[in-house]
Amino acid sequence: MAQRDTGTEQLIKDTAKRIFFSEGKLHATTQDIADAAGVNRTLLNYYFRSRDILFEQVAAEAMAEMKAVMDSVFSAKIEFKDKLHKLIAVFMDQAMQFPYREMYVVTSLNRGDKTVPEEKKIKVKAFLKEISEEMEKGKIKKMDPRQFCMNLFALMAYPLITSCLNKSIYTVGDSEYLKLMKERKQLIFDMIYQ
Amino acid sequence: MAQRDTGTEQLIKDTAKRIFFSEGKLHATTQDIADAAGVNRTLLNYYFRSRDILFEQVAAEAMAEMKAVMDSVFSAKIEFKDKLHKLIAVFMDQAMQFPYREMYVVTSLNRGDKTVPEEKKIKVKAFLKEISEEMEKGKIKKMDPRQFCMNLFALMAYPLITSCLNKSIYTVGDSEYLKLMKERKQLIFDMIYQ
DNA sequence: TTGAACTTTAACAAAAATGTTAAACATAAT
DNA sequence: ATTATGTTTAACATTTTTGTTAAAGTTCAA
Repeated sequence: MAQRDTGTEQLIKDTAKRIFFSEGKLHATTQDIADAAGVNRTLLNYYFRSRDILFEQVAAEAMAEMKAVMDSVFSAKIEFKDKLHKLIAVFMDQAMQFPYREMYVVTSLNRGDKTVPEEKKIKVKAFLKEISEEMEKGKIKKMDPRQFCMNLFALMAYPLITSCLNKSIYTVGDSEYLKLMKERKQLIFDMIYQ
Repeated sequence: MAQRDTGTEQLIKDTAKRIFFSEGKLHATTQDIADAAGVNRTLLNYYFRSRDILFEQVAAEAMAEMKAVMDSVFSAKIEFKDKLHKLIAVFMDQAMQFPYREMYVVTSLNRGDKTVPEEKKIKVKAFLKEISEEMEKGKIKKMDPRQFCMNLFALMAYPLITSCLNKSIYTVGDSEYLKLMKERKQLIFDMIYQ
């Protein structure tokens, strides 16, 4: 029998995703999510049986999305410089939408109820190798490639995680902050390349 | 009447501080804290009346400590270069001990139940001015001083927040990671100065 | 050694969050 | 018009966490 699909199930997932990974409220209650989605709390149990299942489902989709996005960069057969440009553009766009998605990974690891897939470690190793080669060519200042990688991701992710704090201490509004973040893309590239 | 002070009240606070700000478990239960401290949960209520009061007390002390540490840097009458060195040394030592303390500030701001004190904003403004002057002198690559500031704190804080993730994807152990973090102090300085 | 402060245990109350069930209503497809 | 699906409401059960109380044991200082 054809299910009706009024989009409500997706609405709930999207809302949860926003609350968890855009607003950083990883401990929002089912009521919080229901309210934000404008539906009755019972519906969450109707569609997902439990909060845990909803959470896991949303998290899994978010991880899959991140993986897809990063794979599109890492597996691209383009020269390193362009790869770096693409990585910064893509990662920061993602981080602007879901700044706290990485933090979820971190807290999951901290609690010990997740591990990093081997596949990812392999891709990172390959990326580190590319970085080393670029250092040999003199395109990047020589250093431990892991340090380079940490620098890159720190520069991209941290200002977005702390946007609320930064807006306050630098007294800038939303639109100006957005402008600063867009400017950062080029700025980061210039900082770490050649 | 002379209180006996067996150090247990402090032990509870120190344990809570470790769980909250070193391990990043901001939502640890009173039972978690009591267990980690090796005392009966009732004692937490005996000393602090409620979880909230314990949390607030620990958070207030942590914030005061951070403020003291940062003030010792910002108000130092030394030339900018040395100030930067000192800032990196001091901030990173703190962040190595309590990597999630900043995250607590961020989540508090996100929930809207804290604000940044005006005093802090003033100090930041003064620091931004120092940065601008240093840029005029040609000691720092010219850019928006706020971007410089964000770069600096991102480079210091992020790898410590994500240490668990990094250890995993770069397959390094605790001691080697510690070494990497120590190396970062100089590396960060070299990256952003002159 | 007496007493006040410290600590544990146990039992319980209260609150918050989650999960379940049944009944009723709305709506679109057949 | 009927029916299956979607949705709400309400009431309730369960679980988790927090807070309270009383009693008993421990330890140190006066």
